[in-house]
Amino acid sequence: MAYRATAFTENRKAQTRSRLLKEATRLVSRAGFRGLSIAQVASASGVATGTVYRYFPSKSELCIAVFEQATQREIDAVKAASRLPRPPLQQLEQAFDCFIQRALKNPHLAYALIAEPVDPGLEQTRLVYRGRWAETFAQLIQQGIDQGALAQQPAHLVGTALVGAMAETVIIPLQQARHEAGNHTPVTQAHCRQIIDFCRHAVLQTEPSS
Amino acid sequence: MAYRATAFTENRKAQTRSRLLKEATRLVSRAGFRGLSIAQVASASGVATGTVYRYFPSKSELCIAVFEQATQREIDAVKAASRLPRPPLQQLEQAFDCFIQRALKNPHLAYALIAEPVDPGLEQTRLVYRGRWAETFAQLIQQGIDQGALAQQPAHLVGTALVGAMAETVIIPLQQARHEAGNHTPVTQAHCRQIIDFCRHAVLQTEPSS
DNA sequence: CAAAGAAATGAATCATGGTTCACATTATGG
DNA sequence: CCATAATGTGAACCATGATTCATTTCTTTG
Repeated sequence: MAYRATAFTENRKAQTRSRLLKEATRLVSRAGFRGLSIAQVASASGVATGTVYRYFPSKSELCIAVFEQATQREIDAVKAASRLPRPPLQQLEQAFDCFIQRALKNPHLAYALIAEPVDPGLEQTRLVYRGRWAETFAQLIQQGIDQGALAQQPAHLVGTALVGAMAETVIIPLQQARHEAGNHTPVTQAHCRQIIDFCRHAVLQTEPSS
Repeated sequence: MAYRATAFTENRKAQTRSRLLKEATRLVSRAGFRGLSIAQVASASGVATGTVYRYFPSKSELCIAVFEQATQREIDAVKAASRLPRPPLQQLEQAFDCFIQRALKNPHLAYALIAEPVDPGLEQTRLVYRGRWAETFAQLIQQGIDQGALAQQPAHLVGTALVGAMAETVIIPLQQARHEAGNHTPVTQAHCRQIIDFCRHAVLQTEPSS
């Protein structure tokens, strides 16, 4: 018996892996998945290109890892923001607001996670997480229904629709801004207010669905 | 003066161009923009690859032309469907329904036009047309407001949100189905009904926005 | 320290598919 | 029919960037 990875080595490997992931995420936040090259990740992390392949079997897998980590972080943040002890409708608004505000904080990452064209492997993963986003909002809606604060409605579908609505109204304008001059945010707080109003009205449907 | 294009030649050129466009659109309807190669377009149209470049300066431009033609066709159809002399709310519902039904008829094309990852040049064009989609619905909403059938609301933003909501609830499930077994449509008419209900409720907001 | 197993290296390789271009073919007008 | 100009051809070219792998360096243990 001449070699067996020791705790120190295992730890170092874990550190390298998370450094790769962190630098890759940083690159994606700057230039999207499109701007992610193995060579860049390697040099930003202080390793050789070949080394990246010791930790991720392919670029696609690396992208997926970046995506999953970053998206899960967003979902967790939104869930945490809506967990405060409030009436269901206010919890929902907290969730909308958190989603939007975080997207504004890191618009490039938001675009990359939700809308940027990506390779098919990642697109499939994104599909899974779109479902999780919808489910996140659907749970809050369902609670509202159960507690009588919201009218009966198909919670999952409405959650899905709201995710789409927020993506379209928040992410797209941010993306447009990137192509135009200046770095000003075209999504003002007033705009955010309107988006949240839209979402509130959408779940506050009063008329029965005939 | 030894040569000047005659009407006959001009006509033949126009025919070739539209054949290229048509075959390219057919390929996109089958396999998305990802499945569009110059070589395939050429052979499907009965010309050599180089010939394609006599009509379109690059693949990107060809994709853009396909996209613009197909999307404009969709927008025109939705506008036509909503032009019937009806109360504003019913006109809107006609528009929603037309959008959804046409997407179901040609799910691959719908996905390609609205959600498929595409190259940056096309993505930019898509951004422009997303605005046109939003504007299409916004006009109907504004009419409803002007006629007192709908509450005061930011028509353009609501139009944008509805486009996002429909895209997310219709296109995404269709796309998921592609990855799974079977070719059955996971979007039933009942599902469509719910989507339209959601959209109606969203514009029928009764509560003033505080 | 020596042996042996892991891990790191990074230049060379490879795959893909858009794009070019020298040449062939066809259309026009005298 | 000839000269001229435009269009068609498709095999060769090229750019990009992921991936590989022979070699080197580092870790572990006896």
